[in-house]
Amino acid sequence: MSESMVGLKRTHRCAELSEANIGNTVTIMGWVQKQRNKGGIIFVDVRDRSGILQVIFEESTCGAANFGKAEKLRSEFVVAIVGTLEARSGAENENMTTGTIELRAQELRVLSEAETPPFPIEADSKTKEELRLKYRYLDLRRPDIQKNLIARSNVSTCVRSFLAEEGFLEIETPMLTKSTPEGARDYLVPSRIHPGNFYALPQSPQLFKQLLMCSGYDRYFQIVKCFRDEDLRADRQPEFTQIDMELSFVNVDDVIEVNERLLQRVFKENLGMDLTLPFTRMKWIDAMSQYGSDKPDTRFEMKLVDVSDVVKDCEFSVFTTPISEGGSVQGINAKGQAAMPRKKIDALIDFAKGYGAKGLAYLAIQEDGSYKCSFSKFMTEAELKRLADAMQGEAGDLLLFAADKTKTVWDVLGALRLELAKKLELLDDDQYNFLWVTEFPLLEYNEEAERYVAMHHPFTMPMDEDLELLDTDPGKVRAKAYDIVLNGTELGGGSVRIYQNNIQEKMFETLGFTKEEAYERFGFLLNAFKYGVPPHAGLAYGLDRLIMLMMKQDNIREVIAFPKVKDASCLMTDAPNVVDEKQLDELKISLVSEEMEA
RNA sequence: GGCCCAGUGGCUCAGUUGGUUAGAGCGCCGCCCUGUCACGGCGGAGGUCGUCGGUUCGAGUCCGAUCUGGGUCGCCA
Repeated sequence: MSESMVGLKRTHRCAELSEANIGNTVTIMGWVQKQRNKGGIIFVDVRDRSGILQVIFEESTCGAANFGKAEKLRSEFVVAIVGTLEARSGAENENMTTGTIELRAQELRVLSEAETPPFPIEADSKTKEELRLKYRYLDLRRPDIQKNLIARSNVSTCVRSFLAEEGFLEIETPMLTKSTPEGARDYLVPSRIHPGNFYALPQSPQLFKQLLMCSGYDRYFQIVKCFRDEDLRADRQPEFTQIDMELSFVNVDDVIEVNERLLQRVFKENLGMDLTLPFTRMKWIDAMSQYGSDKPDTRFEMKLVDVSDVVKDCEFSVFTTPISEGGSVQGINAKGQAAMPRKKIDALIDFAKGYGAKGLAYLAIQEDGSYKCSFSKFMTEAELKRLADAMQGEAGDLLLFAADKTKTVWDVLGALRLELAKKLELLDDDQYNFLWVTEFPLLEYNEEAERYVAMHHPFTMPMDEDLELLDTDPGKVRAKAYDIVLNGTELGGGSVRIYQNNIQEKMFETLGFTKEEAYERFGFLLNAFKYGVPPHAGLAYGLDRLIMLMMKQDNIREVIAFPKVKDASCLMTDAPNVVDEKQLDELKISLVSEEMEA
């Protein structure tokens, strides 16, 4: 049965009512959370996005017909209720915000009935995610998801108003654009009018925002969907949202300054938190050598220590061989973990192998000061002591070492450090450690392509003092690039862009592009630069990640209304899916059967 | 593509070294109840143990494959 709402108008959301409204006649509309029938009196909890309000039905005040309808209410029925707001005459419920009031119903309309949902609609759901995502429209009714999406909306509004105050213009850029094979894999969209040709969905509005700078819109921003056809992770979806910005006539410090104030405003208005400015800045090389990561979690120490010098003359070839080949031996000190059982250490070694380590060496300093050590037969007691001292090892500490190419050592110990912090519960959930990582390498040698590739993108400005290294030692050139890191997560990144043609050409040359290839791909940008281009720089945040961290979630699906699962499909809509033969014909696309492929 | 974890009524889980008719809580259905809010009382329905194959007298349990979901490495300028 489905009744009309004609003649009724909602006056309040459920939890917007308070003791101030006592005595008012109000109309609420929402979902039945729970019906408790005591016989002559029926309590109904009604839920909407604001929260829950208890409604009370007694035949003497609502009449026999309404009482009869109330008896038949089940969870998730949609109802409209007119009644008088009262102070509770029975027990109050201190666990709910509306626990001191209740609505005495006079009229009830059942706007729609509901089947029993496949899982309970309640906070702190323990339901498997697979089921939640299949019935996402039900999952989204749950208060904790609603809280996340409401926070997301509030943060977006806050960002918009801050940036507007700072003179930024919100300008939209195309979703159907041109594929740029550098970088992530593009999602392609076939063109009907140009058979055989494809648009690409943007990985980011990078080139368009630079063009907007050329066009004089000297401060731009956009909260914008971006697309990357790569494998998913807890913090990676194929479509995600960026807070994207670009500024003209600025340097690194200008970008950082306005963004620190943006984050300060967002955290103050949405979490009531005061962030202290300025944030710490750390050079890339320091982040890597101290934390083994370009996005260090600075909520705990356990820094990497390079002990190559200490062990280079010992008899342990596991240590000395990598050193002689240009690598290093480094360690971390797990304070107070000397008693860690062998089984757990072995698990750590397996973990390290997953990051490319051949193994891990360990040295436990027992409470009596003696050593339990995986390589003690290769070293003298004095050498071990020197090593322990270099690690600032004290009785009770567990020292873990990796020896390899320095890049591998960083990867292994950087990951191990985080793993230990999780296992040892060193991470404070309430602490928000912002960090700028600066002076990234401009280029990275790609073994597969046998050439240098841009670490950020090909329009990133080299640091002035490193410019001449572009010819002699490209791997050493540092970029005017910066990442904003929060608790070990890369929240965003950006750079000062190249605006001089000669540097841009040099950059393409270093990347192995001919001039023709460069123009083929990015000609519209290079041409635009011929007509007067301002120095400019920008930054983009992952909005999903920002909200995830603010709401203390451990994956971004919890802050996205309709996310995709690990294989990039949608469990609710079943996308992607096959299309009609007719649609393919129009696009002049034919599919290769698997037999033909083989 | 690799590695790891999970899959048992609608939901969340238990299920011993392989051994009778696979259990619990919640939910659901029926009846009762005028102050409940994790409402309560009485009664009831509901499961080919993800799927396929194998070992065995006998498989939820052991083995192999596979599917689904999650985490991660590669990948993500």
